[in-house]
Amino acid sequence: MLEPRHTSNSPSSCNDNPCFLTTGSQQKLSKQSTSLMLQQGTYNVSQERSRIKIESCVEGDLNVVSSQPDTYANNNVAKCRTLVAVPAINMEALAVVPFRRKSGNPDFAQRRIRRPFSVLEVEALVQAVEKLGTGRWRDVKQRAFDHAKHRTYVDLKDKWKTLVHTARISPQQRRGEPVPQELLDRVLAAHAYWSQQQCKHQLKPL
DNA sequence: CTTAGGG
DNA sequence: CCCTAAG
Repeated sequence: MLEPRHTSNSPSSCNDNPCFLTTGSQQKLSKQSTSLMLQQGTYNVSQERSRIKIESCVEGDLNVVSSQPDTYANNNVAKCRTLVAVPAINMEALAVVPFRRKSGNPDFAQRRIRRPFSVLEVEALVQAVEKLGTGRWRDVKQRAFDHAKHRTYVDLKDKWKTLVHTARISPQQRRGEPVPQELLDRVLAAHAYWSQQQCKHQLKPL
């Protein structure tokens, strides 16, 4: 009877939510709100982190409170105080764990939104790798993605990995915007080349 | 901080 | 994308 809002495909299309642009003081809150929007609209719940994110957002923004009569609550609590298995944990072990998220942010690091590489980006990546090789992603980033704030050199390294894989599987198994076969060929070529030259002359000719 | 790989 | 041992 009821038809979901989403037409069909292309679940993600809200990279930057203009609805949540804050004055500039609470970026964190803004980002979390955006994340919540994405989750609600996309239902991209596949990783356990997604759930954690939602809970966090709900607690922080929506402030969901269960309005229960005091009488009932108290009564239940009083009656249900049976036996509770208390796990004997070592406080020492827990205290030693550093667990520092990102740059000194004790907050829950939210997973970055998906940014499928465009063909143009792939082109830039391939060209950079052809020149610099596969062992200097920091330089690759600076040369081809210096302005892309979201593409880290680790992202580029990962993308190259998937590109090599994509180039090897059959075109039917590939997903997303079809990458020109010409580029995939260059990927395999560069990969083969830099694989054997791996430990040789890694000095950039630029 | 950057590499390099598994998750 | 994330996480992180190594360098």
